Amino acid sequence: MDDNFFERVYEVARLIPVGRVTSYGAIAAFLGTKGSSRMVGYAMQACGKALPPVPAHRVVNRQGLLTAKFHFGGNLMEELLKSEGVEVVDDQVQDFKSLFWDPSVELAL
DNA sequence: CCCGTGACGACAT
DNA sequence: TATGTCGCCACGG
Repeated sequence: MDDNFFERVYEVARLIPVGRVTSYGAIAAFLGTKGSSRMVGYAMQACGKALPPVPAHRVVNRQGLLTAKFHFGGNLMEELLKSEGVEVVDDQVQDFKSLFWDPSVELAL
């Protein structure tokens, strides 16, 4: 549970503002493991046991496609994003480019 | 300790 | 532009 890697991913994910979305690669890059975008998603899979819960629904792939909706189950992820003001059509975030929240930039470390 | 898997991404064709 | 393939690293068995 003390896995710093997962914890780090959760920490960044929780920093995602409401109505915004980010990509696995962006988080991975922020963590310094740019090539490990998969690990971010992998960590997200385990985010269900993380406290406080991680808004994994705000994390999408580089295309803004809701790849994780398959894991959420049905259109739950899409509904969650819409509930936060994010326009989603065909499992794809609209104006993703504008809603994109890059930790490396927003956190401007 | 070795192998397979995976919510991705970039590059090559 | 679309499709295919490789790489990447952590975790489970």
